Amino acid sequence: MFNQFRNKFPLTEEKWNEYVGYFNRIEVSAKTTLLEEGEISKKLFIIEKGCIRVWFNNNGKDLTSQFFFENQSVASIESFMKKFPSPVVVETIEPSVLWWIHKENLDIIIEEIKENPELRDRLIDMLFQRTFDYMKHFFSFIKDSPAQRYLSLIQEKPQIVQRVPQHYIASYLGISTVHLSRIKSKLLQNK
Amino acid sequence: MFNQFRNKFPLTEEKWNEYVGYFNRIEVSAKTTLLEEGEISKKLFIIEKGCIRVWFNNNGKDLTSQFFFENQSVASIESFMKKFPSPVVVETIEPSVLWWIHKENLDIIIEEIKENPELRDRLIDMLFQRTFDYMKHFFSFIKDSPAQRYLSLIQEKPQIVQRVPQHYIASYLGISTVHLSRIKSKLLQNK
DNA sequence: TTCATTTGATAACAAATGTTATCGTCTACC
DNA sequence: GGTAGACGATAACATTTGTTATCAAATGAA
Repeated sequence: MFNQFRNKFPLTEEKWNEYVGYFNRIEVSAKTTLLEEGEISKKLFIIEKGCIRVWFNNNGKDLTSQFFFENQSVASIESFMKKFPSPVVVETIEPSVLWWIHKENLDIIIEEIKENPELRDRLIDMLFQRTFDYMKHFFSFIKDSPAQRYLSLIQEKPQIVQRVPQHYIASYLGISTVHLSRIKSKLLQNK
Repeated sequence: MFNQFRNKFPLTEEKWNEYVGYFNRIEVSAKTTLLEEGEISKKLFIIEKGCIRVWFNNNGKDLTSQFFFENQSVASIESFMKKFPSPVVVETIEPSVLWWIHKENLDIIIEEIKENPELRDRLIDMLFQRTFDYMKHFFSFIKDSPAQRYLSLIQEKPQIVQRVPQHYIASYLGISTVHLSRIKSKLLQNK
C-alpha cells in the first residue's frame, strides 16, 4: 500500500518504518460513516480500495462536495487542521479498504518533514495544488453550463462518472438529479 | 504602508529594511492592466489604495473571478508560482497606489522565511486559509441560489458591493447582469 | 427466491435565468 | 459645456432548470 509513496520520500529505512507503523488498516462496507457532522476530525484516511464522498446537509438536502478514490487521502480538512466541528460528513460509497492515522501521529510526521527542505517544499506544493484545483472548479461554475461541467467531468475525472451513483454527481455539479438525467439523454440523442 | 506587517513578522531591523527595499511604489489610473493574458507573472502587487479585479475571457465574455482591496496582495497565483502563461488578466478598477516586488526578490524572502519555524507555519496557515476560502466559495455554488449568494456577498464582503461596478459582480456570482439587477430590485420590494 | 430499497428515466408543469433591446443617468474627457 | 461611452434598470420573450409525481430496472438483504 505505501510503496507508491516510498520512492517519493527520501527517508531512512527506520524513519519509514516508524511512520508506516502509525497507520491502521480497516475494511468497511458501503455507506459507512467515517466522520459525522459536528464531530472533530482526528483521523486522516488513505484509500487502498474503494471510494468515499464528502457531503453536507443543506435544508434536508444531501449535497456532495468531493469524491475520493484509491491512493488519495481524505479528511474533513478544515476540521482536521483547525479542530473545528466538521461541517461535513465523510462516508464510503463502495465497500472499502482504508488506512487511517491519528492526527497526533501525523503531526509528528509533518513536524519532522518540515525540517527537511525538499519534503517541506513538496508539502507546500501539495497545498498549492489543492488550491489550484478548487480555483479551477470554481471557475467552471462561472463560465460553464451544467452540461459543459458534466462533459468536463467525464474528461477529467472519469472515475466519478463511472463509479459514483448519479444523484451524488448531480449535487456536485450544482444541479438537480432530474436535470442531470436530461443532460445525459440529450447527449445520447446528439450522437 | 508596511507597518501593518511589521509586528506580525519578528525580523531584525536590518532584515526588515532589506525586504522593504525590494518593493517599488507605483500610482496607476483606473482600468490599468497589470498583467496580460498569456504573460508570465513576475510581479506580486500589494494594494496601498484602490482596488483590483482578476478576470478572464470566455468566448468573448469578460468573467471576473476575484476582487482585491487595500492591504491585500495580488498576482495570477498559478502563473506566478509555476511560471505558466497567465490564463487571467489583472486590472485595476479604481485609480490605485500599489507596491510591487519582483518574483526573484520575493523568492529570496520566502526561502529565508521558511528557515524560521514560526514564520513558516504562518506561511502554511495562509495557504490553508486560501484553500478554505475557495472551498467556501465553491460550496455556495452548490447550495445557494444566486440571490442568496448576493446576500452573502453583502454580509461577508461588503466592499465588493460598495466599490465594484455591478456588471463585474454579476459574473463573479455566475449570473447575467440583468439577473443581478432583478435580484436587487426584488430585495428592495421586500422591505 | 422474494421483497423492500435504491437508483435513474421521464412527463408535466412551475419557476428561475438568460438574451436582446431600449432607455435614462452619470462620468470622463476634449 | 458638450459628447461619447460606461453603467444600470426594465420589458418582452426564449430557454434553462427545478419540482413533483410516476414508473421501471437494478440491487441488496432476509
